[in-house]
Amino acid sequence: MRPHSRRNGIPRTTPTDAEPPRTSLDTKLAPSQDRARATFELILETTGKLLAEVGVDNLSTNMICERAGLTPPAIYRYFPNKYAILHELGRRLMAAEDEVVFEWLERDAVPLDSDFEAAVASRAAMLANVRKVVRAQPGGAWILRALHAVPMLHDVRTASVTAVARRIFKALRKDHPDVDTRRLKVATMLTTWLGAAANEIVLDNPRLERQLTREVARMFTLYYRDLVENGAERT
Amino acid sequence: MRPHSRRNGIPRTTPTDAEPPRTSLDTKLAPSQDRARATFELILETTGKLLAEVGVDNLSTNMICERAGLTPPAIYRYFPNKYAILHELGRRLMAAEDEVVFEWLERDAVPLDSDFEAAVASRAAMLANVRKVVRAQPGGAWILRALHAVPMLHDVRTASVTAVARRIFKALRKDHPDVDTRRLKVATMLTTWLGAAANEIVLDNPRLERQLTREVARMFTLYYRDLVENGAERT
DNA sequence: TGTACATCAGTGAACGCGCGTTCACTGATGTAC
DNA sequence: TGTACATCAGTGAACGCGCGTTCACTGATGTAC
Repeated sequence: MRPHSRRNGIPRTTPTDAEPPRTSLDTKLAPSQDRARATFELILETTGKLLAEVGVDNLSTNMICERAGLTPPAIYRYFPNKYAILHELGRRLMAAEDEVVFEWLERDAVPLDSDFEAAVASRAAMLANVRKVVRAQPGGAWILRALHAVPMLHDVRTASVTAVARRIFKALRKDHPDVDTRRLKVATMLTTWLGAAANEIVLDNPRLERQLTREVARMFTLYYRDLVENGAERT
Repeated sequence: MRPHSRRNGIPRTTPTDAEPPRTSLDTKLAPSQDRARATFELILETTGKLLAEVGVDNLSTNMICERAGLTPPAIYRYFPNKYAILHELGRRLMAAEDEVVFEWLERDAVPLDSDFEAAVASRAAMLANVRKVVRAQPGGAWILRALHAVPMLHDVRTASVTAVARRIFKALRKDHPDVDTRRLKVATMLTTWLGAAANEIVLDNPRLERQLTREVARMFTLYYRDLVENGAERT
């Protein structure tokens, strides 16, 4: 079943038709009236809540409609299929997470060669802020899990990690120009990925939240400090 | 639909009936004849392969049967439902992973206060061996993803991580008796969890396999070295 | 070594259900004059 | 400021399909004497 851009649907992809019959994940219509925008948001919000209640496996379009007080065609007006809803939810959550890191980089990040404990604390606070964003979104943690679960949505996560890692790379490169480029790139990718993983672990284990966050921040800071101090020599 | 231990099925849980109507994840009959054992294994192997081909969402019992050359009731003779198959696959994979770490602890782990680079290399080799086990299992990486995806299977992963972390804790405690107990426990949990996450990341990005593995091993080793050197002072 | 019988292993065919999705339509909103 | 009309937004009802699961059964294997 390929996406049909019949009627006045905006065709988002050039119709090469050489591609495999992938189900599109893009939204269909941009709602133009206020009522429609409210419906669009209602669908997303309801999906987030239901995700937390029943999990991604048992989530169905019919269920979303019933809960939102809509009928099925209302969903299909804006989303080509149920994965597109998850895609939009994931995209927004990732964007919000990324924004936290970007702000941290610009404002609060403590240089690695200054006070060690201050650098750890700053990083820990940033990680906590990322979690705050996830928790603010209804069903936030379950959206993250859905991104793991659905292969079609892997790219959303990857794109986010790549974008964040690149920004961190640029920031560190500026302060430490003689660190081996390859290693610095790998290092920023690694900590970004593991930072995301760590946050999911913490969300699953809120009892250890403080200690885990502190230790993760310490681990990453130790690692980066070693890299910028000794990373120039190695190839 | 609650599990029915009718006929000669072995009742695995005491029938308190006060519990919520959870679908059981245990296997039903232990196959007693060779033919049956072969069928049991065939179901698991086929499921693993299909997992890699279609993903956990699109996996169905009917599909498994068709691919295995069986009929549906053959599956239901051994597994109460489709999640039980995934549970068994996950259990086995986790056990195999754990075994690699246990062997490493007993044989190859390099003490943290000896040569740093040797300790890093030893840890990197262990991480690579864990991945080897995953890759040896048909659909191995997809089994790991399924453990993320299906909430019912979360415990499988958690149990594995906890068991491994405890063993690492014991080993480190013996060599470094004055490190703060609480911190050491959190640290072992953290690295075990993040180690698992790192391996999944690497499985998703085989091009960076060597560099990522080396950097992860370095990060963990730096972290542990710092902990055993300075961890006694802090509370 | 053969036979009778109990148990184990798997088949053939179907079930009810809820899923994702669509059709033809009505009501709501915005716009031109 | 009112009306006619075009477009936007959402409804009511249903569709075919494949899912997980089960029933009553046949064939295969093991065991006792």
